[in-house]
Amino acid sequence: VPELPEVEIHARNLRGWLVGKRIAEAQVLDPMLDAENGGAGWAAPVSGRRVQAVRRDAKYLLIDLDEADTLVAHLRMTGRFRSVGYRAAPPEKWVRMVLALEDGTEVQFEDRRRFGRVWLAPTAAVRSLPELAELGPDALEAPTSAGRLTELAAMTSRSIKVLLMDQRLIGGIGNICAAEILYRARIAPDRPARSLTAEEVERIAQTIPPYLEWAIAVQSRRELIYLGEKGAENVFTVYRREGEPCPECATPIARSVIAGRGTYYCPGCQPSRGEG
DNA sequence: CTTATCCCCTGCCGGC
DNA sequence: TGCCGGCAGGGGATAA
Repeated sequence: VPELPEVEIHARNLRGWLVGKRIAEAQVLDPMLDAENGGAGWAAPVSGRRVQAVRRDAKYLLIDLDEADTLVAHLRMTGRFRSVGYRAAPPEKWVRMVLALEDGTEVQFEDRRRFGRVWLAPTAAVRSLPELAELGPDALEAPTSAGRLTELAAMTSRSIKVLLMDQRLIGGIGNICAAEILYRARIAPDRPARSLTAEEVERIAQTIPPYLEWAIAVQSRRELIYLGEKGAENVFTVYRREGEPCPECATPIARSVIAGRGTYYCPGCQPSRGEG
């Protein structure tokens, strides 16, 4: 689920669970959690620390600890943080990391596909880490203006959808957000970014923050569940709705592949060429 | 430098 | 029921 809205929800939840609390013990159950640094030797050093703040930058979660260190986390495709009451039983199958708090609760990181990452870095150096150094402005905290979006579009031959998902240009928009934003702005995802008119770029820029706020509000109502999981409900308008009628014009929602990613859109509302 | 493709890993779902 | 291909809300490495 990890796109800006879901990561923002995680940040808010984690604040309630962690800020001001002391981590009695950190356990890394899967070395792949920090594969790039050789398997997470940070469990012991983190134990005993107190959590001071939780921040979000694009799709990254930053858990600030005392002694000037920060746990940096990325959920990738299937990562998820959960708060559970104290259990003597061993953690469930997909739990990769546990923060046992001194109040007896646990914050667990679970991740079916094991792409997610959590590692420790000095707080002052977080923004200059290779993973974060080139991140573009956060799509929610520092919205992209129509003017800047026009400049970005002029610099590339790629499609508007690929541009929106480029984390070096705009931080936080992923495959679902891109599809939903372009549907609401009535722009075909395969349109070359450079071909958009000023009015079309304006429409996209003005759609992004409200869409993100809407997605945060809608998905905050219940525990975060990935599409495809038991109990999941598709709250999106076009994403994974191939063949269903567009709520605006009843044209069946179509699916294509752009840059290797499934792309959903309404051929009626989002004509591929010309104005529409 | 830009852009496209492949790959990491595991699970689920539909078709045969 | 079992096997198999396709698909999956990420991004990094590599190739062209």
